[in-house]
Amino acid sequence: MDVKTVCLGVLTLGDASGYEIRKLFEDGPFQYFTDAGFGSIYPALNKLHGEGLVTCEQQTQSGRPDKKVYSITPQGRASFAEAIRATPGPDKFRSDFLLSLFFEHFLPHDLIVGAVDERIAWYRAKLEHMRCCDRSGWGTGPVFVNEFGQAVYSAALAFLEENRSKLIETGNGSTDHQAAE
Amino acid sequence: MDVKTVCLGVLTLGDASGYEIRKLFEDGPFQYFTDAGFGSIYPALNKLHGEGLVTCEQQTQSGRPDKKVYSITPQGRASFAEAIRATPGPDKFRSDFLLSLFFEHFLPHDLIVGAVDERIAWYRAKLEHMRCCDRSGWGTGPVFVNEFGQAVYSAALAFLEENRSKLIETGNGSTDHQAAE
DNA sequence: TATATAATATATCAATCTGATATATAACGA
DNA sequence: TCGTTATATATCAGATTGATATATTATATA
Repeated sequence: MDVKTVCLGVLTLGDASGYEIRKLFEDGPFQYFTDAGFGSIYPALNKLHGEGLVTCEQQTQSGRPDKKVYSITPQGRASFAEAIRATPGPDKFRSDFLLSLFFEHFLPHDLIVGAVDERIAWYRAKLEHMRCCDRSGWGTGPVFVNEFGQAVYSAALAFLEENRSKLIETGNGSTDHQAAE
Repeated sequence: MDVKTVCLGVLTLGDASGYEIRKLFEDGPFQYFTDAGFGSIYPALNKLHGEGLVTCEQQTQSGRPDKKVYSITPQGRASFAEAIRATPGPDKFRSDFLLSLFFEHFLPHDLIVGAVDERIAWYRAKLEHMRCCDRSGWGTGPVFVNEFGQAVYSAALAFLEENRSKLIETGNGSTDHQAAE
């Protein structure tokens, strides 16, 4: 799903600036299954504006820099409704952490331990964030997606907690000396 | 982790052509946590060759096109060992399927049902593929990573199977008529 | 026999995206 | 006053994606 389409989706929920859209991807309910940075959001909003799928209003704020608030047009809504009907591609789990563990014999023991424990803490924090938010008033879709995310992240966390010892037993991992040669 | 580094990692396991590396990302043990296409693998191998991190030997084959077989050099091995020590970034789960379910009210009911059932079948097939391979002879890292993947994919599958009904109850999703307007 | 399809194999490229950097306003605490 | 943080937009080099082109050979189909 390209960034233009995802931005249109966010704008179906209400008007927003590029900065606000970015925050939804970073901290909000979208963070567990999609992503986009400023470098793709701002150009996407400009293109959508050029295509008449959104309108833009410059807003002066007190105590903050001005912002450009975008609103979806009826054409934008129709375009989104059509785009979202396409058969979605496969789900993807991507992890440099797992890649490095695959090559665990290249890593010094203490680095493996540190990486696993850091990742356990990271998954705990993410899960807490997913669970803490007030879901009353959420629709069927957002609740389903949030709970799907919880299920997947819980499984990852549980696996790390339960199998941590298998990876960090003495004998796994290389010493600094070996890794350097 | 950039494609150059991942290619180096694969080559630490043995010599391979670009085509073979691609197959490992598509069907092999790497498919559950990393990815790269021909469009990035071939340029990456050329750059690695230019940097002296791999050597290349053209191999004539009978019954098949010629291939370029790459081997990692000691410098390549050292470069990989160093690159893999960097603290890995966050794990990412990316899903256009979940994105479309988030906006479930834009989708006709039959399309939601079809998408969910298709995804259930897809996760079942992936899991079967992960479980069927012979893991005897695998090292600690590959086994750990494979089992992590199984845990995560199983959780996703179980969630879909258990919560399918919540999403496809009558009343969820729009009719074709509403979605088109 | 001819033809289509699929698998093997490499290469290239436009469009897109990432991640970093630049610029600016203003709040807040030290 | 100074540094840090948050808000806000913009740009861009470099990397990646996804599609397309090209070629060889095996296998199935008509």
